[in-house]
Amino acid sequence: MNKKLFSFELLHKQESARAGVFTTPHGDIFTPVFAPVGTQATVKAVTPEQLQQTGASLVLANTYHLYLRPGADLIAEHGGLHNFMQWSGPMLTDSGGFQVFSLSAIRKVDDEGVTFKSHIDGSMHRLTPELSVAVQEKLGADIIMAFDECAVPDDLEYNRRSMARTHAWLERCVTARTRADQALFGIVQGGIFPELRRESAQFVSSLDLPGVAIGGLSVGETKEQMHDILEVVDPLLPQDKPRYLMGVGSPEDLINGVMRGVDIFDCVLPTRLARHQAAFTQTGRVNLMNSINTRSFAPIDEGCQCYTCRNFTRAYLRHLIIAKEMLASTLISIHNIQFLITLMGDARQSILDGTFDTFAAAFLERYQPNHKKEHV
RNA sequence: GGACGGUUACCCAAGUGGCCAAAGGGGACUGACUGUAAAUCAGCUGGCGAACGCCUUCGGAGGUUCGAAUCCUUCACCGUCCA
Repeated sequence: MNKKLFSFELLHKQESARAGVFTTPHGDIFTPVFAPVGTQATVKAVTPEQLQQTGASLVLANTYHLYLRPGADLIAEHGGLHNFMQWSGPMLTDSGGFQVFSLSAIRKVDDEGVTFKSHIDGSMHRLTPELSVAVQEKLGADIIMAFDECAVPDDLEYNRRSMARTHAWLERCVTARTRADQALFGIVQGGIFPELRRESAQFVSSLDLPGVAIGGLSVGETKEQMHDILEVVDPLLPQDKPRYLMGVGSPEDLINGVMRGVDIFDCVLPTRLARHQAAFTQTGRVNLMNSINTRSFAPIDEGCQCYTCRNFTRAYLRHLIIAKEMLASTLISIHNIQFLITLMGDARQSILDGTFDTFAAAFLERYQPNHKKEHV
């Protein structure tokens, strides 16, 4: 590990909440941070320029999808992922581990690796820790993830075996890697079981990697279980390394995560919800296609500084939705991404100011996850 | 003037005696979405009701029948053809 290329500085802590800066070859990541997901080398519906304007720093892409199409060699020939998709900021590639979980109907896991049936053309493929690392080295993101198994969270025996396998795979990933300009993050697993999570957190921490991820959450367990696991893991993870909670999430989950020591989040939620006509506001989520917005000449969220809210009304967005115009997806994606990025930026500032507890309490108080009330 | 064919819910469109408050589309409306097989999926769409159910509907009016969107008569309108 080249310490000059990657470094994490913890600037301030308020109880478990942390404000820091993670330095990568493609720029600094100010934490806590939300990272938009661009699985197929694109954050759906937005251009890199638009993405940059939301304040995004770190962006994700997925090894499994890009390995299948267009192939890692092509992207390597193209000068790597940054050049390919024209994102000049920090990037992270997921290892394909999540697909081991989400494509459960068409895969088989063993200790060596995973055999997949491609969702694109039905062809068979085998992914191993070594291949995942090799592919991620060709893709060339700043942060690469260990190849793990994200198990169904509530089966103790399965999680015990799966966790052991994930640990073994992590050691193989460490051995397999060859590039010094990429930071490999290990992943803590263990389902909803505190004793497994403790063991996993200690094992992953012991390898002295540049960052640690917490996987296997927000996959069906309750919010309380997720919070409990974060609290179990928090004191066991190194203070001087960034912690990345994979696949999370909603605005309230982000705040609850920061409160429990998480620095980095990623999630498809803002962009998926946007394509499905839902938007975040300070008081909860709204479905913009609802008829109540027909004559709403207000922005999605009063006070939001995003491009969409500065320029367009709910009435216009609803019109685009009803008319099935693709600009709706773009504009709402811009808003939702900027909402989460701003939320994390505000949380960061409050940690630096020492006011995170009141900031978090106020947000959780006003933000209703499944709100039913009207918004004008 | 005559001969056929047609008129079904917001729209299109099945349905030719009871299993029809009425298939299927579309549209409208509502909900879900957390390391993206997702510009997707689900529900709902005569009224009242939580539900059993009750009430009102298949161009209008009248009739046959235990029972009619469905059969008969007539009127209106639309289409095609013949004068």
